[in-house]
Amino acid sequence: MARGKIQIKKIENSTNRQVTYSKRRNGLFKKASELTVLCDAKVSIIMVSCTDKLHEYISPSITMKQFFDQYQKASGVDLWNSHYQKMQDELRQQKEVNRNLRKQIRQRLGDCLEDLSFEELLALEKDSQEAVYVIRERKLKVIGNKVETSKKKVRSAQDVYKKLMHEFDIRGEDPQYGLIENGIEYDNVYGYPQMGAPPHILTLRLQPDHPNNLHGSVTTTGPTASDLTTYGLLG
Amino acid sequence: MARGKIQIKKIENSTNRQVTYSKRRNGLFKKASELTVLCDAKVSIIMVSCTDKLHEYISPSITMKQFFDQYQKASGVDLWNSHYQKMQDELRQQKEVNRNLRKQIRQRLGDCLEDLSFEELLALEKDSQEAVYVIRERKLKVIGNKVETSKKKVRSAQDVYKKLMHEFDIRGEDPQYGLIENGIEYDNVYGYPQMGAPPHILTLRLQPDHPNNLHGSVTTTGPTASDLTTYGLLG
DNA sequence: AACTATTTATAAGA
DNA sequence: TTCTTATAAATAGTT
Repeated sequence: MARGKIQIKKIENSTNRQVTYSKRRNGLFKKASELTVLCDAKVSIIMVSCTDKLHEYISPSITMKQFFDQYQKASGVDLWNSHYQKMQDELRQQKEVNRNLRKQIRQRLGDCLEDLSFEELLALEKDSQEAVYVIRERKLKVIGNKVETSKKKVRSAQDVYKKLMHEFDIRGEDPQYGLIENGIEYDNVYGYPQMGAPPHILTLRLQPDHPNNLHGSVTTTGPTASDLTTYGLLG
Repeated sequence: MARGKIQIKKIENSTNRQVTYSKRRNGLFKKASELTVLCDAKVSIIMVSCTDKLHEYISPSITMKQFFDQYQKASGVDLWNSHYQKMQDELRQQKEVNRNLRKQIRQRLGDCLEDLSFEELLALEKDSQEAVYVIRERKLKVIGNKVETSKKKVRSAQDVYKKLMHEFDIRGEDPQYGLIENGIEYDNVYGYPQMGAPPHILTLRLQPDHPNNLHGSVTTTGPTASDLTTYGLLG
C-alpha cells in the first residue's frame, strides 16, 4: 500500500513474504489493541505463518481459555468433546446403569411393575419375600444383642449397688438408713439374686433405650426360642 | 485517523463506539484476509464486543478447532484439563451413586444389613413387606387378565366349533361323524354351556401358560373374592 | 450507509 | 531486522 499498489495474492518471493508477514502482523496486532481500547472489546488473534510459527494477540483482561469457552458456547462448535469421547461414553453408560438401578429399586418398592413380564413378577415376589425374612431375622438378632447389652449393664449396676450396701453395713450409719427405706425399690431392682424374674421397674428403666414397637413386630413375625428368652426381660 | 487524530482510549459516546467497533472490525478482518492470501498464513480472530456479541474471522482452509488444537500444542496452555477435570468429577460422582444404589439393592435383597442402624432396619422391613404386598396384588391382577384372555379364547373356539357342528348337521355326512367320535374331548372342552365348572382338560390346556406355583402364593397371601373366582378356572 | 479530509499502514528501497 | 518514505488504505467526523 505504498510505493506502488500490490495485488492481493500470494507473494512468491519468500523473503518478501516473510517481511510482509512480519510487518502486517504487527499492523494487525496494533489495530486489534486499538480496537480493544477504543471500543472496550475483547479480541483474540492467533496466526500461523507458512513456516508454521505461531503468533497470538489477546486483549488484556481475558485469557485464551475464556475465549475458547465463550466461542464454544456461542458457536456450538465441538472444540474439545472429541478429545474425551471415551470418557463421555463412559459417563453416559454410568448414567444409563444408574437409571436402571433406580428403576430396579422402584420395582422392589412396588413401582413400575407393569414393565415386568409375568415371570419376572413372580421372581420379584419370591426375592422380595425372602428378603423380608432375612431382614426380619437380622432385626431379631439386633434386638437380641441390645437385650444382651442391657443385661450386662444391669449386672454392672447390681454390683455397684451391692458394694455400696456393703459399705453402708460396715459403717452402720442410721441417718442413711432412712434413705434406704425410701430406696426399697432400688433394692428390689438391683438386689434380686437372679435375672430370671425382674420386677416391673426394670422394664420401665429399659424401655427408653428401645423406643420402637418391638412387641408388635416380634409377635407378628413369630420369634424363635432364643428371641422369646431375651424378650422375657423386656416385657 | 482521518478528519482529525483521535486518542486511543475508550470512546465514551456509545453510538460512536458501536460504529467504530463495526468499522474497525471490518478493517481488521480485511487485513487478516489479505495477510492470509499474501503470506500464505492462517489467521483466526475472535472478537467480543462490549455488548457481548461475538464475531470471528478465520482463514479458509482451517477450522477453529484445528486452531485451538494447534494453539494448545504450541503454547502448552491448559485449555482442556479444566473440562477434563469436571468430567472426571462427574464420572466419579456417578460411580459413587452407582455404588450406593447397588448397596441399596443388596440391602433390599437381605445383604449388608449389618451396615444399617436399628431404625433403618425396621424401616427397611416395613418397606419391603409393603412392597411384597403390592407386588403380590399386581401378580394377581396379571393372572386375572390372563384368565380373562383365556376365557375369551375358549368362547371363540366354542363359537367356531358350534358353527362347524351346525354345518355338519346340515350336511348330515356320516364319514365325518367318525372323526367327531375321536373328538369327544374337544366337545367336552369347548361345548359345555357355562364356564362355571370346566372339565379337567381345560386345566391341562391352560397350565403351560402359568408354569409357576400359583397355588402356594395365593393361599399364603389370602386372595380376595374375585381372585378366588378367577382361580377356580385354573384348578 | 456514503463521503472525504486526514491519519495510518505499508511496499519497496536502503 | 529496522529505517525511510512515497503512496495506498483506513477511518473519524460529517452528511
